[in-house]
Amino acid sequence: MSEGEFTVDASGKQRPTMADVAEKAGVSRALVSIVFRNQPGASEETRQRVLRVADEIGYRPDSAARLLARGRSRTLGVMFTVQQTFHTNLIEGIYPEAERLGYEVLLSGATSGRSEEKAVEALLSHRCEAVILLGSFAEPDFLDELGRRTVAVSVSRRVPHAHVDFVHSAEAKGVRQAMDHLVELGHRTIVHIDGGRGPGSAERRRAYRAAMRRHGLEAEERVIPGEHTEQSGIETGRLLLTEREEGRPLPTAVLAGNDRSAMGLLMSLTRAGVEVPRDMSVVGYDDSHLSHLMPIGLTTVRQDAGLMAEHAVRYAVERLEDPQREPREAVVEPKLVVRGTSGPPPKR
Amino acid sequence: MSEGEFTVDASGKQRPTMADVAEKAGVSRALVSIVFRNQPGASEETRQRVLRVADEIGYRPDSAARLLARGRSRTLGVMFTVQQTFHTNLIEGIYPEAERLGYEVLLSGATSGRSEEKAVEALLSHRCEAVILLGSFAEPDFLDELGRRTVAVSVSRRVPHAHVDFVHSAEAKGVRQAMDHLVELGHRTIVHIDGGRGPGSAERRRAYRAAMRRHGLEAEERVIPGEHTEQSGIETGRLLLTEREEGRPLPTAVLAGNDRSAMGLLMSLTRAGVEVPRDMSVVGYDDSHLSHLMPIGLTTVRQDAGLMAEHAVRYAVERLEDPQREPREAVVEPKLVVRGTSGPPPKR
DNA sequence: GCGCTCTACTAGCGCGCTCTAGTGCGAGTA
DNA sequence: TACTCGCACTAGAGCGCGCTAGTAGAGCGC
Repeated sequence: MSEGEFTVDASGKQRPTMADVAEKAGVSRALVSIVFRNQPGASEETRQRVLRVADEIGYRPDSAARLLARGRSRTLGVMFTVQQTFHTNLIEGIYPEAERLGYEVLLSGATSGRSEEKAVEALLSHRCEAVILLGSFAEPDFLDELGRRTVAVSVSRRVPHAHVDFVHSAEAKGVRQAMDHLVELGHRTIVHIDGGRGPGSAERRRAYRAAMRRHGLEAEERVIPGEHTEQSGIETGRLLLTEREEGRPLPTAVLAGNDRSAMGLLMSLTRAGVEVPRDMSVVGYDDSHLSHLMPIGLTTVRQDAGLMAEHAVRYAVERLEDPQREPREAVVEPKLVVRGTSGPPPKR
Repeated sequence: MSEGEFTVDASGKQRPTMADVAEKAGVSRALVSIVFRNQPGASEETRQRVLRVADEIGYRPDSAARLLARGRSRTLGVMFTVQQTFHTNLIEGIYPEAERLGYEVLLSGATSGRSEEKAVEALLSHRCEAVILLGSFAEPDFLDELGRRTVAVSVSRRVPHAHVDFVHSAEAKGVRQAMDHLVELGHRTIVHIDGGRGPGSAERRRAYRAAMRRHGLEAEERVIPGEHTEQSGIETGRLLLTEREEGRPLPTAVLAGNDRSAMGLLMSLTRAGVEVPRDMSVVGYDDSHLSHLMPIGLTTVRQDAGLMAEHAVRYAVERLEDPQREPREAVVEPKLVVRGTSGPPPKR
């Protein structure tokens, strides 16, 4: 490859174009285009030759030019929060489903210094046809406006009346399963650490209260305010231990707002000599990779990230391909995963 | 906004173009372009009017068309492994630095079903001018070829002789600090759980051996093969406990391959009644958010993700802007963070 | 009056691709 | 022979923008 044979880009590297391939293969530019779009209209022989030549000179279709010409980008934008492990599970599911439906995926991360709005802006200027928001914290108005401007799907966060598809898991069912499990084991004093204004935590809190009442345990109902962080679990642990010293017995079971909170709780209890599940049962929520951190495994409620991702992509694509369609809501069934941190309550 | 006023995209939504703005503002398309590129050549009055009109009709520059016309995309591609918490720390640092230098960032994740090669391919076809690979596992040949085709920076993974910039932390120094800390506390039987073929683990292993020898402890040298996962730490814990039952005393300190491994170890030890740091000290590596999971905090070696990200972006940009420039290597100083899991060895 | 410069703006080509509307040609049919 | 038909292929417009080369007009000195 001699200097100047192909277009030279900013870095001084060569970037061959379709015209280069066409010339070298002795065909027209249009034919190369046909081959690369896998469309009928080229003989098998020519097809092979074009592909071979393209590979030789390192040709790679330019998606910017492609989408400009095509009018459609066939690209889904995904806004996620860097740091959230559950989002990465979702992303893992989004890629294959998008590919299956013939769409590309563009990721844009929100960080402490880069707001959700900015991340979404970047996606839109890259001509994403639809935007998938993972666990958005944005204002309802922002979501609604975005949803009217383009096709948008919100995962985990539900905002009534916003013109957006929703995909979330049936928080209430997950909590109910966990609570039934604990009650069946014989627990009565079951405490809930909630998740503040985190996605889904209001629903979980409500479901906890409902379950306690359904089992006739309204007298034992207790919600400890928290967050979806390890720190929150640690603090709750300290609180419960302090109370024990003051004479109030430990609850026999705790339903944490999520796995991170459960892990924090476990750490502080274990260190104080409280053995789980002998002295106390702990149930998490999410089935994140933290669940495997305990040698005995964390009993938790699994949200099927793969399925949620699939729904999100499908909803986006279906709305793109039928603009008349109204936004929908998908509720994915969560599933209790019983591992080692739950067992019968201690005998008194 | 009546139907058909602007171009209509696949979803049936309107997508105004520069021409729409120009017409409505009563100026030429070129002038709108000038305004949006923030270039001299427009009066303040016109500038304001153009911006107002653009905002009104919801105009948003199309980055595909822009980069096609500009010839340069001013975009950095970042390949990362979904699930790796350290990568998300790096991404947080990449965004602001890229913005400061006037570059956009495109993320592409490698997952179990989406290889690094595929992720990089996607970046290149989006015309990224440079590619930043976070903790790549790719073959040296792949890296080298990529580096010759475009500007590439490898973070955390060092491949000698590949035509690529490297940014990594001084593993040896980090390990040495941790080892000196332990030896100063009085430890002699210090075991290392290594990280298999994970990024940096070969260097850490070597540095551990060197430190043991430097302190005259070659007789106590012991490397337990592992991985950079919680599971690996848990298994090591089991191994050590089994050995204790067989009469071999526990080592007084363990240097884990990374934080995840350290956390797994801590969990299995704590559950078996081994108190940290009274009975054994544990030191991690990375200072990931896991370090806060222990109520007492994990003693660990911090890799400065922000600084590493900054270097990676700067190297990429500087090579883009001066193609003559040869790839460089940045070594970032790690720093021991002493928290609660390290202390003097038990008295015998 | 002339040429000159400076500011504010415009005309129009081209980036690399897709896609519609063709052309040329050999085989099949009347 | 004249015609259609289908296949393999091509010409060329246009996607939304950036950018170079240009123009028109105001202001200035001489």
